[in-house]
Amino acid sequence: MSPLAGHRYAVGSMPDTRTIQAHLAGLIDQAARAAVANGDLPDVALPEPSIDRPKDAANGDFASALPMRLARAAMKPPLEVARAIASHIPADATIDPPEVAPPGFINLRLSNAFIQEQVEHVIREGAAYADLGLGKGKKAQVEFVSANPTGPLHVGNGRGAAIGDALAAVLGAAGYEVSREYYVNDAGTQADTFTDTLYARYQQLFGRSVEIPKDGYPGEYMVDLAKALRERASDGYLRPEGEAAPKELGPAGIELMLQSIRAALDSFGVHYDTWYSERSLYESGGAYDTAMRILREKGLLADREGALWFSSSELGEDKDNVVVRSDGHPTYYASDIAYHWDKFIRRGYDLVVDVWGADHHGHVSRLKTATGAVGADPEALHILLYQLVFLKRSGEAVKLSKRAGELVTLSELISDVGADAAKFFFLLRSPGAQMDFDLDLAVKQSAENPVFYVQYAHARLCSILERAREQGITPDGGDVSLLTQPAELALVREMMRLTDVIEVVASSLEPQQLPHYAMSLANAFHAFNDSFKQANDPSLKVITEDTALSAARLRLVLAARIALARVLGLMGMSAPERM
RNA sequence: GCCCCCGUAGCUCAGCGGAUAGAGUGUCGGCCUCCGGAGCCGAAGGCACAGGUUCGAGUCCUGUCGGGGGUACCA
Repeated sequence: MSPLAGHRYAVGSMPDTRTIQAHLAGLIDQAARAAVANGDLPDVALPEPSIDRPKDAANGDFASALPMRLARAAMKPPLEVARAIASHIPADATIDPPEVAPPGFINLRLSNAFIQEQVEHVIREGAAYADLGLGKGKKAQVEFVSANPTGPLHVGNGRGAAIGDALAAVLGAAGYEVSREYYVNDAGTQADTFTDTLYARYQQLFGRSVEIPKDGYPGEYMVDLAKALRERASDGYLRPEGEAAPKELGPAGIELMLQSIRAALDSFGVHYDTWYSERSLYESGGAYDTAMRILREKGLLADREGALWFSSSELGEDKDNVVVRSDGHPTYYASDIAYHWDKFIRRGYDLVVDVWGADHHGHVSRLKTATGAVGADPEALHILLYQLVFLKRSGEAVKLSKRAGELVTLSELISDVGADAAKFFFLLRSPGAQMDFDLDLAVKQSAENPVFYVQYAHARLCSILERAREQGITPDGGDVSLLTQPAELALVREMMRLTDVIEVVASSLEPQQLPHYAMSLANAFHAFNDSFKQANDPSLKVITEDTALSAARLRLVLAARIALARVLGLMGMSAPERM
């Protein structure tokens, strides 16, 4: 993000879309120094010049507010400071002559030559267009969904899936070596409760009058699961009445549940590199043993009231927390400490993103503290909380709860509104904002979801290229300097923004800019394409009798397709060639 | 009680200290004999409230009100 102050480019080697802002910041910085040296400005401390994008295109492509920040120290009106700096901006091939505007902006407009050159840049980069080097040489992991395998994924999990998958893709584009991980909670109390419920349902199938546990899972899917096990093993899991469930029942049930979770994510287009078993943390000499040993050696574990406590209050937490319950079972917290030791220390990730539902909020601070205590850098752990999804059916609130047994599954959502539309819908909202999800409305809106607007633009770009090919015209050899129409240049400008978007998303870890940008890019294309139509002039089309101009415009179409396909890909959506 | 997130257009949401606060959808009005109208252009309509910081606040700080979450030897 930091501008390369004083960065120079040799003649003939223009900066590309990745570095134009740094280049412009360098020009401003250089000009400000020259103004000081020349006596046009008093010798004041110069902050790093920031480069903004004006909201209104009339104010140029980029602007600097530096004069307003210098005005007080320089004891001059901001507009005068702006003029002083602007007059020292050197002639540069990337920009037209700068302008100053009240109350004290320096406005910069990109030259047509520079903009045209970006079309070649995009085509050259191809599928890697807008890749950044931010995370070069660094390993990142995004862990998301990680829902307990005690029930099917619900709509809320879908939000986590869409967010996590898009973040992983963007981090990859930003240069990180990225791994997607699902943490399988196959140990602990909820797994036990799951087993107890499953065994009760299983016994019921054989005519025994057994109740499911009071804190068990009442959902109908548990009956289906029991039936599946009966089909597979007949009465093989049955034990004499009154006895506990056989050891193999739990894992068998969890495996079945995981299969359905995997299938749902698969149909959502989300694929993982690693499915990490919580139980594996407890192998002898494994992550759990190691992490607890580290805490013990640091004197951070204390036996009290029959349980083992992590002395987190010594590290600034509100209170101590139990890591091993008085019944001898480790808590979820203990698992997570071991798991994060494993992520950072054993596997060596430089950046870890945990995508959690906001109901885990209370766990954030103490996990960061514990992560530091086992020897990792808590700053490298980013916990992204997404607010819960409030389900509605025709205005009526539906609470998401596996335990209540009432839920709307991700699979149902996918078959009702489609994976691409659902993802787009989830990604549009910032993770921190609660969202209402009216299922009836979603089904109705799926046909007019903005995702189709974006995909439609891609399909049209493809069909223009196809139509040209049929007429024997290709983008090859097109001269981009022929692209001078406002709508053409506007489309390139929009394509150039993708690098900004990736940088912002990768550093903020909030993906909502992706769908907004995608709509904006699609709109720039539609406006470009329609401008020819509205003009009702046959020379104003992509494919015209002027083959040189046609080839140039086809290069633009090709580049636009590349950019649009890229952003669709980052969101985990398909880029259809026809619809 | 204490802690955290969120209150922006009729509805669903962007906006991350800069110029006249944007988009989708909905409403109203225009535009194509078109390389795909699942399109383009325009209009109406809004920062919960009260202070503060700043040259500049939807954005940062404090408080009030409203919605949600957390505050377990559940996860």
